[in-house]
Amino acid sequence: MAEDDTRVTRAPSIRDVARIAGVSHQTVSRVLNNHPSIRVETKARVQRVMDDLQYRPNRAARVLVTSRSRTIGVVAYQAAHYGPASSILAIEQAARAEGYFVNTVNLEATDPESIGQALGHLLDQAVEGLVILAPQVRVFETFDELNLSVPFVTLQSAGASRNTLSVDQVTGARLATRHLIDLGHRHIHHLAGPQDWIEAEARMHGFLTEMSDRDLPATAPILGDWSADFGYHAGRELLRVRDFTAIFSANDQMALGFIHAVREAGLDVPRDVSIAGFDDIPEAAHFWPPLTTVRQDFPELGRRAVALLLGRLSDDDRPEVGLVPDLVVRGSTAPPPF
Amino acid sequence: MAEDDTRVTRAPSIRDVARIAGVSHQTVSRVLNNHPSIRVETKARVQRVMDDLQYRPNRAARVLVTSRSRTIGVVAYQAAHYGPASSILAIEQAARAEGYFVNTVNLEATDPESIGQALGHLLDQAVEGLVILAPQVRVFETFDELNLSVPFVTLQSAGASRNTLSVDQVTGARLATRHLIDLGHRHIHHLAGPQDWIEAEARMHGFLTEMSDRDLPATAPILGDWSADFGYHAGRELLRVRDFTAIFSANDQMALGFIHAVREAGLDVPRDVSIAGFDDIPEAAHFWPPLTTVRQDFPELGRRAVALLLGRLSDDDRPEVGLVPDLVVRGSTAPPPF
DNA sequence: ACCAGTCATGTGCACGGTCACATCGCGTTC
DNA sequence: GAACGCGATGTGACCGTGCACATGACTGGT
Repeated sequence: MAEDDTRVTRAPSIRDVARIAGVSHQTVSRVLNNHPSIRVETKARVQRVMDDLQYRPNRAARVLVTSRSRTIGVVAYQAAHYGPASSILAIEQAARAEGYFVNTVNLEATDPESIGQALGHLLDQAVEGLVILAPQVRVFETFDELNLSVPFVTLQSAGASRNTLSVDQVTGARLATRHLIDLGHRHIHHLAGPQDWIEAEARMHGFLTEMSDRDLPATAPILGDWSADFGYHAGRELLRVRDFTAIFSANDQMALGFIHAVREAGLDVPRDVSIAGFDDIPEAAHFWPPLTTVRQDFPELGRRAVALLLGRLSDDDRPEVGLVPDLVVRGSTAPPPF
Repeated sequence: MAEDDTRVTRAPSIRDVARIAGVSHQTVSRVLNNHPSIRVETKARVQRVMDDLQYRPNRAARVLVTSRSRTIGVVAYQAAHYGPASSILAIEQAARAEGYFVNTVNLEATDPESIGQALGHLLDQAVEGLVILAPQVRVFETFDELNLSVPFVTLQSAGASRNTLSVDQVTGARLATRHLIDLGHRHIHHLAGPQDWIEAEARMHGFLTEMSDRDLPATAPILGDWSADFGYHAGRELLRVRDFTAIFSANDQMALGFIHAVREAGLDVPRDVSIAGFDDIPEAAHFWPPLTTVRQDFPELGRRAVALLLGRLSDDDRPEVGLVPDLVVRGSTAPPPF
């Protein structure tokens, strides 16, 4: 019966606001985008109506006409770990503070097909920029080949290229290695990450460089998978020969597993074996013994990625310096037994 | 000069495809939404043109006209931790598999204003559903008061209401407590999580219930903040009196810190003190000693949340059963010293 | 042979914003 | 005092898609 009444209460549009405020829809649009030439009085009136109606601009309509989505995409891999999770969290917060939305895709695998699919998903969203947090060689290669029309920043990729941002892994690894050498260790093994991870490669490189600079023989690194499980099994293996006095592990989890193996063998850390890790996860300070490790600032990395991306988006390009990691010395390292 | 040429290469639209394929835009639309009545031949032709043009449907336009965003929002708090991070990851993957997008907002604080702001951000995106992963009493209260028009599922909220999904925390806590009691412990302290966290409350409740069922005196739980740091400091405090033989910690991190304190006091786990945790983070198996803990399946929780939400969205409601946690017995628990 | 029903396809409009351009009043310049 | 610039506002088209409805061809029952 009430024919002139809007049947299903539709969300108020810019025109509804305009009608009630007694202005044109364009004036409302101007208020929304705070255009300079609007009388304060008019602006206030429109604003009041918007508040009364609890008006919310329709993003889809806006995106449609401006073709700007104000969304950035994040491509992540194995992001349940502390490091990437912290970075992603920081990315979201930083982006939101700038009025951007974040859409994350978690890769299940790193083959080109999975990547293509993930990317398609993000492109459907018309993302304006991409942060890639899947630091594997093949992932980067795939992205390079894709010739994206969207600007992107890669994290943890250890390169020095323009669109890459990372903590200086090589320096971090050298810091840890140097620390062990300075303590008097001569036989140090490196528990590396998976071969195809860029960070793993960089840390390994740092380790090997430092060793050779100090004229120490470096045995072939053991290639692991980042997990505590692997560290444990590697430890059991290595302890059968025991031709080392110190271990530099490419992350804290593997270090933890290694310590487990050492203890299980009836040996002590750091009395019999010194161990240094990488990342400084919040738990590392409470390992037994507390772990000497290399700290990197994951949230800061995320924030910078957003700054770089948004800076780039607005053609306001400034070079970013690499983040420098810190060595945190705790109880897991000591001079070797003699 | 080339006047009929599209100047700035605009992305191809449904009409471009239509023109080239020699059909109407509506037919293309039908192909897109695979409408039943289309000749296979026509469909194939259109599809080919779409491929040639690398046509991608414009989501904004689609959202605008259908007012369905196919996006679900996630509200998270302290999501860098293993548990929530794993759930969120699983949510994203499950949602993507269903063609949905996920937009996560990470709360910086849990006051109503922060929540309102976060929610506004998500509503701007026209989310069709919400998963709330911020298991604090005040957060839920705020959401209840908000009277959302969007369906939402709360995770980790331990209630039995219709839109709540969680691992049965009370049962988990009782399992761990019972295990300690069965080993012969009589004086057990509970290291609880922050009072306003629903999970913390539930675990505490489970602990107290089990203790009283077995006619054992329960001392007031120590209210912590989930961190290993707190566990460590609590341990140092408690060990000065040492009126207990076992500890049930509300999460693995605090358990780790506690072990640290025990060791630092020159005591042994489990010889002098038994310790059980909660969550079974991947590192727990390699603590020293490996931690007895309660495992919960975070990814499964995330997947179910999506299923529940999408099921609800399509009015295809089926009740979900609570997830049951498992007790994983490792080396950190043993009979008490006598 | 006629009408109804279905299939395959086309036509025009609506969704809710923004953009380009038009309009109008008013102060300023020569 | 006519031309001009500029501030404040309005008008209509357009972004890319889906929906309601229309159309025409063909099928089948009577």
